[in-house]
Amino acid sequence: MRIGELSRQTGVSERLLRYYEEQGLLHPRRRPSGYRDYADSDVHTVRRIRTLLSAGLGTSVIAEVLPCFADKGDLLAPTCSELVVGLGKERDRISTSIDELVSARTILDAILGAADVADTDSGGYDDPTSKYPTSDAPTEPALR
DNA sequence: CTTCTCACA
DNA sequence: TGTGAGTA
Repeated sequence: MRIGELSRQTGVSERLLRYYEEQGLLHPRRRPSGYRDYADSDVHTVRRIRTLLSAGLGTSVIAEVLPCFADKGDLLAPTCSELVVGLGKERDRISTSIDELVSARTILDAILGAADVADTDSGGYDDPTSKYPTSDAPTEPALR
């Protein structure tokens, strides 16, 4: 299929599909016309890419990791054990990032809490934190 | 009409 | 990552 159809079937813009190719995530074959020719399986590939992207992985990582997955139902199944440990490390990185952000926010809350300014109007600042007492805030919308 | 590459008030 | 140009 050509880029237009893949775009419609995946909901991903043609622009992005070409970008994915640039990043080595997709390898469409070329027609004598120069048009990209995608395999039907690329519809699934694009889904995987989107999933991995929402998992916070960079395109470079995804390019290396992509072939190590098998389509198990609608889920992504890691094939190589090497990949599993790698993703585990990635998960840990995210965890520390979250921790750092949480503490950063705590510090800011303290600073804002000590605010002592004349301006009454803009005095009230939003503290979404109050809605999420302890840690976790609403999660990003699940994968589509 | 669709796709391609390249470029950017 | 959108958008327009100028093609094939």
